[in-house]
Parts: sequence; C-alpha cells; structure tokens
Amino acid sequence: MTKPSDQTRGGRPVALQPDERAEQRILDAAHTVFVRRGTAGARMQEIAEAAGVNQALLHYYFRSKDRLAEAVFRRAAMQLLPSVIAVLASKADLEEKVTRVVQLELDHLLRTPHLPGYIISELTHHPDRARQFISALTGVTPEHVRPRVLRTLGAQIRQRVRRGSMRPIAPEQFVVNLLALCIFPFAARPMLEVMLGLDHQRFARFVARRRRELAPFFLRALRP
Amino acid sequence: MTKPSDQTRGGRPVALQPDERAEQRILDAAHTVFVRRGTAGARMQEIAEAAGVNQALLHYYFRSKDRLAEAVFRRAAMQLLPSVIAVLASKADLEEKVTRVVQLELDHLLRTPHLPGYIISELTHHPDRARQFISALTGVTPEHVRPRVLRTLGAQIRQRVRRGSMRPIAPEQFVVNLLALCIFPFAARPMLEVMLGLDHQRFARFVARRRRELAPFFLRALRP
DNA sequence: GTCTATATGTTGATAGAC
DNA sequence: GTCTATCAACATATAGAC
Repeated sequence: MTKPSDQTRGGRPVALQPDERAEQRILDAAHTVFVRRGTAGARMQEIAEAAGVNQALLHYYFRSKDRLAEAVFRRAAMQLLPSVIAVLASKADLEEKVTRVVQLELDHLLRTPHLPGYIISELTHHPDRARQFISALTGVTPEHVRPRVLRTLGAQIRQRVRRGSMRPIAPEQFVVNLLALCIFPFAARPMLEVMLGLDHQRFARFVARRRRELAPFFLRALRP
Repeated sequence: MTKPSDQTRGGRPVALQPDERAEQRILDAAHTVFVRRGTAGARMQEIAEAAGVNQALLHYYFRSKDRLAEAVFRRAAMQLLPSVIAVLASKADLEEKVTRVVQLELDHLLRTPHLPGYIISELTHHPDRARQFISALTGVTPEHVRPRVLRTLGAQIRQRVRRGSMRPIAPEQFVVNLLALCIFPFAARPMLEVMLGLDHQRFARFVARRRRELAPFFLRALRP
C-alpha cells in the first residue's frame, strides 16, 4: 500500500505534483457533491466526473467511499467554527467577542452557506461523526481549550453581574444563543426562503442587515 | 389500482381496519427510519421490519420509496411549526406571543428532538422538498395567513416603537431570531453535546433552564 | 391485503493493462 | 498514477400465489 501522502518529497516547498493535484481535486469535488447530496445520497461516479478523473482513482487515493466521506467531513468541521472558538477564548471583553463572532461567522457563512446544513445533516444521520467532529476541532484548538472557553466566559459574566452591568446567564446558554442566531438562518435557509418569501437576493439583504443588527440585539438581551 | 384510501367505508367513525392499521404502522415506521438515516440512507427493508410487514406491502400502499419519503416528510413538516404560526398570527400581544412560542416549541421539541435535524437535512439535500414544505404548511394554515403574520407582527412592532417601548426590528428578523433560539439547540444537538460536554441528562437540564429563561432573554433584546 | 420469489438496475469496489 | 473493464452485493420494484 503506497499512499501518496506516505511518499517523501524532501520536504521542500515544491509546486504541487500531478498526483497531489489529483488528490486535491478529488477532495474538492467530493466536498461539493457530499454537501449537495449528503453522504448517503452522493455517488462516487458523480464525484469522479466533478474531479475530472476516473472512478477507480477515488479508491486509489481514499480506498472507500466511507473514508472519503470522513476526510470531507473532517475538513468541513474544521471550517465551521474556526475563528469562533479562538475569539471566545481570547482576552477581549464580552462586547468585543460578541461583535467579532457575529462578523466573522456571518462573513464566513456568506461564502459557504451550505456548510451548516451539511454538518447538521451528517451529525444527525451518522452517529460516529460526533467523535470525528470533536477530533477535527482538537486539530484546530487543543483539547483543553474548550472547557476553558466556558470557564473564561463564565468568569467574565460573573464579573459583569457583580458590577451590575449584566444579567446572570449560564455560559452554555450564552454560547448556544450566539451560535444559534448566527448559524440557524443558513442551516434553515430553504425553510426560511419559502416561509418568508425570500429569494436569493432578498436573503442576501436579510443577512447584510443581520450583520449590522445582530450583535447589538444580542448585547441588549444581556443587560440587567 | 385500488388504494385503501379510495375505498368507501360509509363515513362512520369505525375502528381502524386491518389495512389502515398496516398503512399507519408503515408510515410510523418509515418516519422513524427516515429520521434516523435520512431519506437516501434509509432502506425499505428496514422500514418493513420496523413495521412488522413485508417489503412488498410498502409498495402496495405507497408505490415507491420516493412517494413514501414524501408522505413522511409532509407529515413531519406539519409538525415542526404547528402552533407557532397560529400563535404569531393571533391577536395576543407581543410578550405573550414570545412566551407562548417558546413554551410550545420547546415542549414539542422535547418530545420529538430529532425533527429539526431531519427537516433541515431533507430541505438541504432534496431540492423539491421546499415546495412540499410550503404545501404542507398551507395544509395547516391557509396560504394567505403567512404573509399576514409578518404584517401583523410588523404593525405590533411599529406600535411599540411609536410608544417608545421597543427598538425597531424587521418582522423577518424577529421571527428568525425567535425560531433560531428555539430550534437550533435541537438541530445542532450532537454538535453541542460534544462541544459543551453535555450528556443526555445535562442536555435535558439545559433545555429545561432554557424554557424558563429564553422568553425573558428575547424580550430584553427588544427593549429600547 | 399480505405474502414469497424474483427481476432489474445501481453502486461501490477490484483486477489488471498501460 | 491513471485508465478500462468487470464483479459482487445490494436495493428497489414487480409478479403472482394465497
């Protein structure tokens, strides 16, 4: 078994080899197809066509559909909450954290609007994905950071509460509320489009407005 | 083609016939399996076993997997926003609407926690579902009601704003924020469980707390 | 209405040439 | 590394007996 990633190329930053480019093209194509159809609904043939290669090559690089799906999911999971955890764990004060998370997340989701639906879909239908999701996160932020995010937030909140400038709120509720307000509109986009009669253009305007108003909305809810 | 629903039984409220009970059992079993595996990942055989019937009977009643999936989705879509639209369209004042929507939705989702993930998954992967979703809604609330929900909410908001007791907010943002805060925790439950280290019991407590605190949280965000 | 048995078409995966 | 050709395993759907 000689997988391309096992080969040594001397470690120098060379231009991508043909094989690497093929592997990358396959991964990108798989991402597109898996996101659109879901893992179970995706067809290896469609991925191969989208990548401009033969179906056998998919197995050459990734061995099975399952492993390919796992590779795609891992990469996608690392994208969903990239900067968010970093921001929440930072030393910035709460107002700034909220404002920056909203901007970062909405800007990012505007570029990859289908990501939330895909992640949610995978996590609900594929039991093992939860483990893979957490290990993908620990690839970005070390294992011990996440519990610390909650403790840090909790400390910041308690400090505010003591000062009388904030209502008490559990840090878990804080995080979930913030993520919900950012992510849900994209995850539920098809539902919202038919419910509210939004076409693509209106949805874009809807999000643009949200980008300005969401952080103030959230922060008002925290006032005493 | 003699479908059981075409048969006349005199219109009197009789006990369910064997056939009806089979059809119902199939629909329930299909719901369970489709929700767990997703439409593409579900197998007719598994549904048949769960319903305690033969696979051929599924086709006898529903003709194809696709039609069965459509029937299941339509029923599920009617469940997701059952009372919510009714409450939002009612004459109650805004505080009461918010409070009641939170209670109704969280209570309902506690009983069917997998519904949001399933609906979102279907809508993102199956393009035609959007049409079916809206027609399922119009089965519950007449077509002309939903635009009126937004107008009604808009009028109530403007009234408050004029009185100085509320910040301006577009009714679309109002509705999406409210739904996001209610539904997202369930749709993203597997993600939140690993991110926040919640087991099932902790998640239940998390939601119980949310049931008390969410409406006040939301209403504070609306204050001037 | 409900079953068993089977046809028919896909799909993921492999073998082997180049 | 990349291709063509092909296999074996399902999964959906139907035929036909009871």
